[in-house]
Amino acid sequence: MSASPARRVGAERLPTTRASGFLRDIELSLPLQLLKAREAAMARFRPMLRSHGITEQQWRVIRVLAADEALDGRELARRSILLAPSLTRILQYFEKQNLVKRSAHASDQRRVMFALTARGRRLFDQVAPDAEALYAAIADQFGGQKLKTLYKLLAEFSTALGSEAGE
Amino acid sequence: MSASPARRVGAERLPTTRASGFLRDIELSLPLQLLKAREAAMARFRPMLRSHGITEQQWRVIRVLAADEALDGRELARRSILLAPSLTRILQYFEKQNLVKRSAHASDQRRVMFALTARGRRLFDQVAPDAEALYAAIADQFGGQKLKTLYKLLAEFSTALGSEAGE
DNA sequence: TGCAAGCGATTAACATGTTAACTATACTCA
DNA sequence: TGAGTATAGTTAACATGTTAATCGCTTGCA
Repeated sequence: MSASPARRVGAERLPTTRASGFLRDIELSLPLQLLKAREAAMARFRPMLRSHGITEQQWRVIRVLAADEALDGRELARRSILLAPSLTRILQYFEKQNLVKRSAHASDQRRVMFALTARGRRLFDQVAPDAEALYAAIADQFGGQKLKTLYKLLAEFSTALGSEAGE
Repeated sequence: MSASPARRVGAERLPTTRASGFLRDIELSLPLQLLKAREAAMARFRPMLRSHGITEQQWRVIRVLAADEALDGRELARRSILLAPSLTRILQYFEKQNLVKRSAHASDQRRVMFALTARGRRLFDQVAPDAEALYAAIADQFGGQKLKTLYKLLAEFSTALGSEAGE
């Protein structure tokens, strides 16, 4: 969508970096800070998920599917924050493992509906308690109130930048 | 601290999840929210970086190297938040492109020092203004003060979860 | 009606993420 | 001093991220 915000620069902010004295301090890169925070959290979840034999992205798909009867690929991708090609690969793998089954969409032959199998649901039930426990530990350690504030800011940020990824 | 909000699930929030009624609402996954926020930001940076012929990760490496004379791989990986194998591949590519040159560490033969070439520095100088402009636009749109608060919370979060990725 | 444009899902190609294994060097301490 | 251990960097193997292209189905509209 058009919108070309990349014009006004401000120029003289920091005298840092002998390199060019131009780019702000590396520590002030927002994407980088978001990545760091995410890594700090995922460092705890990944070993647990691995012990269950699934990846972070695969768990996202299972979680989303566990909350609904069936979803088409587009909605599934949106909720699990996965790009279509990644989702396609994961679902193909899940079908081989008999964790997910696909069916036809009622009125649109382009769409495919996906749902957990009984086996997929069992896997969710096994992983969920561990995920809950780790999440509770993080909330304890960081502080529930601060966590809430962080959530709120992140949601506002995603919404503010539009991109419709926020909803 | 304490305060463990992830214990009282409320149970009756959503009639959804016939699955187990156990895992909290999907929207309350912190890693997911951090990912969403990051995606919202990167959606703006990626096209710009692509127009310069580099990826997000490659830009991180260039940025870090532009701020110092030379760094060994370990420090470079830590600052750019990249795993060693990813860094190895990027640096090998950069050497072929004559953007980075390597040299021996003074006292430790295991380490390798990396630094930008003149060409690498020129690339940084070309990309930096565009990055600054996009960052300024985001700050404008979200609000400078809120952005500051978000930074602070993210830093605290990374530090609180230890993992030493925070420093 | 029919065709151009749009959309959902997939595939392709390459870059990065993730874990494990491996090599070479450095360190530790009996 | 020398075996055992730790560390920096690389390589391997597989999963995911990212963009572009493709294929079939749908929709809009002349």
